[in-house]
Amino acid sequence: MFELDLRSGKPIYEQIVDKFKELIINQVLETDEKLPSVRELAQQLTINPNTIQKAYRELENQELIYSVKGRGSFVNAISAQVDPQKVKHMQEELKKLLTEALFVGVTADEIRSVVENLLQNGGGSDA
Amino acid sequence: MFELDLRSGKPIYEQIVDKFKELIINQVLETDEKLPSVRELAQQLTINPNTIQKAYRELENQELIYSVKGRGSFVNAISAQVDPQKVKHMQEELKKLLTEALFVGVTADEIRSVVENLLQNGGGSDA
DNA sequence: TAACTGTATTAGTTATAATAGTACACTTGA
DNA sequence: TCAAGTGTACTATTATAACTAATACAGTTA
Repeated sequence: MFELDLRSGKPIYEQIVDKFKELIINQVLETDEKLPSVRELAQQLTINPNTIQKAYRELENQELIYSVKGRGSFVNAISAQVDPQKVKHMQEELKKLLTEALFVGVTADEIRSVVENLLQNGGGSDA
Repeated sequence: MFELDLRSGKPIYEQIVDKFKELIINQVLETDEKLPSVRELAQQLTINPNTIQKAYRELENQELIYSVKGRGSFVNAISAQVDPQKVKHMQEELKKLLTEALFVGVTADEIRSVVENLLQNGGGSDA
């Protein structure tokens, strides 16, 4: 399904969370699509099932997936409700990142280009 | 100088790095301006001097400050040279963040507004 | 020279990440 | 019904990282 970097220093469970987050946000995984079981994915990645469980729990906390005992874990529907707190947080993150981007030399035009590309594609599928 | 959140889970030295990074990028601290000494800041924040040292070392690695034995630590000049690797990295980060922003419900217009605000102010001073 | 600066080293404590093994409750399909 | 697969919970153990602490050394400045 994907690869892990065991030497990156980044916790394995975080890497798993990030991968799924990316797949879900980009709608590579569709709503109600089943994720690999805890044990199955653990075997594939040759890591401990508890590590997968921790990742799935985190994804559930972020409301990206839902889990049903005995059945499995599934991709959540994209929330129709906008969380004002999340929105505000993202705006602040955006400001920070844009400021830093300008600092390291990304030009205003490059930024506009990146932004318009994404906005016109509606944020769907591949980057 | 600023406050720490000792319960945030985020390492103290990272918080310090982030604060200074913000101050430097936003040019609140000017080129060659002196940072508080390791011991002084440690006393102000009532934490260990080694933690400050770790933060300063990290800032030096990121080329945001330079340190001179016996004199102190100072804000680096903004690099005139553009690092293509950093630029590419920032563009990718920007894509990721924008995709996530759209996902949580930040509208395209809000994004454009945030972007234009920053671009027109040249990324200077306060957010 | 005294007082300040950054830097280095060693040690110890605490918290987190990850592994390992086991157990329980639920769902599904043969 | 029941076996196999599912999520979940718990305890224990090891390894690593973060942080504190104390001390020492080297350079700068007035």
